[in-house]
Amino acid sequence: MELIREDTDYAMRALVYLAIRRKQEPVAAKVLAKAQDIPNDFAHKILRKLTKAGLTKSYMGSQGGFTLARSPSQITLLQVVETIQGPVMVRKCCLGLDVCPRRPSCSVSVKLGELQDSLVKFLENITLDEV
Amino acid sequence: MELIREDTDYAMRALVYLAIRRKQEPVAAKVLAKAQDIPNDFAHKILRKLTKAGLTKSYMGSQGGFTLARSPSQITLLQVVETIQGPVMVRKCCLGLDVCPRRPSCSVSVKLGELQDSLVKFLENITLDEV
DNA sequence: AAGATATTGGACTATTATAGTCCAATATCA
DNA sequence: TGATATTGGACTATAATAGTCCAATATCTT
Repeated sequence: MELIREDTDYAMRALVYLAIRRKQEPVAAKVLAKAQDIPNDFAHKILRKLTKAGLTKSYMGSQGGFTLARSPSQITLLQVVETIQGPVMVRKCCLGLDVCPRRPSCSVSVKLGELQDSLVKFLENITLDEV
Repeated sequence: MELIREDTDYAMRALVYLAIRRKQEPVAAKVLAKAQDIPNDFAHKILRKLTKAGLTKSYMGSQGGFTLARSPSQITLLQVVETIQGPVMVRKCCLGLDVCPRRPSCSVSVKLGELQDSLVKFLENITLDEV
């Protein structure tokens, strides 16, 4: 059971890569994929998600590619994780989804809720420039 | 992406149940399953795992069943989680598994390692009697 | 001793999630 | 106009999850 999926890991490394070689010129997905050892087609898919979510900007056509949409200090790990793999949750009930009949008296969910909060806060407080 | 799986959730509730109605007499899996809304056969499987790991004790035969192997204050959430779903990991590389070529210079894994530690500590510090 | 009740062990299955791949369309630069 | 990129979505293989099922074994009760 892994909290961070493979594609999320790819996304993080891709963003770090863009952050480090922060030029004016966009970096093509192909270049990025090769540099970071990400399966080429998969990199495209991930970058599309990041762009759609507003974390990166894309430029079509020859000499096109991707850049960060904002400064690394404005991008948190939580944003990356949620963009790629959806909301982080310790357990469904922590998000109020799938409301089980035991709620809200279930003492297990109370403790897990605390864990959920600290997890989210941790991810919120790490920005790309710290990584 | 859920950190806590369905069966782990069942296990936690089963243990809480055993902790609360802490009698001398063992509780049959069937009774426990019904009380906690756990699929009957699945409950058996989970209780077997817990027994094998030494968290519960089992008694075969008529009037048999399960009891906690030690006091609720001696059972942590981490133990339960690891018994059922294996080691908690933020990411494979956090456990040193699947050592990737980027190690140990990968800055992403450093941050995730911190998260890993705090996650484990959190689960270690919650015992059954607190739940 | 017999029967009922329980756990034990393992094989089996259906559904979903993960981790990609592939292809056609569109946009832009030179 | 051609080369190079992104866009969008359909498609697939593998693995994980969430159970189910059945036969064997142990123990209590009558």
